[in-house]
Amino acid sequence: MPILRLAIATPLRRLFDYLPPVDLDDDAVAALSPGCRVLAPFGARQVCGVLIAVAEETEVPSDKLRPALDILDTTPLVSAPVLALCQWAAEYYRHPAGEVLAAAFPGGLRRGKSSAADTELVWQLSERGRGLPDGALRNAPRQAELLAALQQWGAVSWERLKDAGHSTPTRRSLVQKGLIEDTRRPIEPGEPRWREGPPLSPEQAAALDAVNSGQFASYLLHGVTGSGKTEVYLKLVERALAAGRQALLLVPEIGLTPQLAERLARRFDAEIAALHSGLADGAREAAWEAARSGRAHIVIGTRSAVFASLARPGLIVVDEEHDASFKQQDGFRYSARDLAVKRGQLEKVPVVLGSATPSLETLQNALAGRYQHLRLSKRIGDSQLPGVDILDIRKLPLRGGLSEGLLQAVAGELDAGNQALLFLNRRGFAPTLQCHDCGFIANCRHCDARLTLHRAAGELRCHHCEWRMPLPDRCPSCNSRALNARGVGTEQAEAVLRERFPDYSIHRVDRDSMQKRGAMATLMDTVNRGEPCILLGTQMLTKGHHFPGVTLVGLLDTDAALFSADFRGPERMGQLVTQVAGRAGRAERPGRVILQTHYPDHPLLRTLLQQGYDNYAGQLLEERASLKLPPFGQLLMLRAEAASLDSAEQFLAELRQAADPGSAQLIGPLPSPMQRRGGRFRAQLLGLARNRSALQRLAVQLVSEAEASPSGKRLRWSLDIDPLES
DNA sequence: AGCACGCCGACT
DNA sequence: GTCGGCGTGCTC
Repeated sequence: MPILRLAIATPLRRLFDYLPPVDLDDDAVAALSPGCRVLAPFGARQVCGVLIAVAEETEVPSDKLRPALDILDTTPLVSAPVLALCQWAAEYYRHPAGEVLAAAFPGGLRRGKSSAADTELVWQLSERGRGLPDGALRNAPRQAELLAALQQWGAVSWERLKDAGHSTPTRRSLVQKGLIEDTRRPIEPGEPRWREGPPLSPEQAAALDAVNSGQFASYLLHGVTGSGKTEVYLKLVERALAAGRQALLLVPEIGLTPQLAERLARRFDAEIAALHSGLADGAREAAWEAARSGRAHIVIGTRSAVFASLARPGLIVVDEEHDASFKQQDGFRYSARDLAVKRGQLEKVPVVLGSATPSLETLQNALAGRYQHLRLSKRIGDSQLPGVDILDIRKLPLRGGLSEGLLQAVAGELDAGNQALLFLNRRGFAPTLQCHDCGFIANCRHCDARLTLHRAAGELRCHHCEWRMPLPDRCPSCNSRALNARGVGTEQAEAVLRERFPDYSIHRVDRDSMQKRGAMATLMDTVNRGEPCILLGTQMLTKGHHFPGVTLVGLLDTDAALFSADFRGPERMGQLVTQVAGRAGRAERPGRVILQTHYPDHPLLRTLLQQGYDNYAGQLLEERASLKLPPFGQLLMLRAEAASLDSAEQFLAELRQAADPGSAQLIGPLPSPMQRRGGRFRAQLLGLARNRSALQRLAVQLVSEAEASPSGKRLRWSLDIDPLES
């Protein structure tokens, strides 16, 4: 008896076996392909699972086996390579296969909705029409013509017949005689076209030549900002399209990086499907289906798009591969960048990872020869990569986080008709509210975090949970009125800049000011008109935007990054500073970067600024190697969240006891960096292994212990393989 | 995760 | 006497 093996969206880490639906005959069962959705009874409810395999045997006792109810798809909804990718990911991340598969579908299809297949209505000869003897329609020349057209063309859309001069009454008559009929068939992809791009620089041409289409290999396209990585992507896409294939491009956040989408649209006269979280269900399904059916030539999307099936894959690009948003931080904690590489291997297509500031993982892969290292070291045109001036702000008075020296530099640029970009990675007015009389500090009720003062909203807000409260006018502890804002956020810097530069426009760019949809696009339009102005913002400003008029970049306060507790702190700092600095002097105007710091002699800062990101990253790699940290060791994190820190730690201690780490090392349980968050206490257990297989062995043990543990059922726990935060 | 079953407090 | 609280256990 054949057995249907289904992945079902449940936290249970196993597949579920079913008998075939009772009304399905053996031939139909034999013809089933993995990747089809199957409706099945599951406990007291009906669920939609994905067929993983048709097996001959099962270990499930026969009294437990139930027949499935229905097969929902005739062709697999997930392509074979994507199905293989999902299974690989379920193993690698030790995550339930059903939930992994759920990430591979848009919501509606997950719940069993019929697939919104890309079909069109076409007309063709019926059986009777095909058997009609010549000259049978002598008395109806119009009908005879239509019939002849269909004989010649096969199945065609009504559009095409209308264009050829056939009329609806003629068609109706033929339908009435049963000579023609309509049917639905998949839409044929259109023929993509593209415009000629600018000539490539020798470096760009060399990078393009190095990429072998039609076979798997990974490439690091390592190019300084402004060196023309995007143009290389476009040429690669062009090549894929010319070969009749589709291109998949992954970007960190589509809303924040519209440039790539715009440039694709301008260059290619082709179907482009965009997949990101901002889409309504319908639009998302349509884009997903366009990718799967092959109608879309180019698919651009955020991390979940790594699971979009492609009918004719030809290229995978991961832009800004170092960006942390490729790692999902909750639930199924996958790295879309790493899965993109795995997918390239399964699909047998090249994978290009692009960045000006590659992650240490990717860089090491390139240095070790696992990825081919393609460098673009020269900026296109005459633009110069700016040098960075350190501005020692020790003992200097600051207003809104700005020193007089920086303010004067801004004034100079504005007067010269240029634009300035100021970076401050802290939104709100001030990160802390403190009482000058008693020292009271406003903390969140639910987290180990200070409340941020948002003056315009008249509120204190927690940036880690939903908690907010009206701004008190007296100290809750001693009733004094001497409440002071400590520290500086973008809102405060903005106020100071407005006062100092009343004649220039000042654009604040952070999550608070860019809430409205399209706000970023409007801003970009305004700024790119080129009038002198100040852009002041958080990380949002650093993600890939081009500001050709910006000639001065100021970094107000990056000192905190120098003292991060996380071993990835220095890496992130280097990427951030380099990316922000890269916003200056993109066009013909030379740029200038000023970095304010209290630690002008900090060795990390000196290395980064004097020797550049690549050498800096090289040094960080040496450190990681000596400590056996990633990418030279493999890391996992098991986190527990409970009503008390004690129970979270006890649970983890129990797991540690039970586990036999072998050559791997277990660290903890330790309280998480922010012990209490959203009212729950968090503790973690870290595992550090020499290689992937040792890490896998450890992960398997920890998960099976956690699942078997009775305390594991009373609290929330999660496993993160290759965590970014630790 | 859902959903059912199961055993103890406030209601028509 | 029932409606319903959420503890515990199961899902092929």
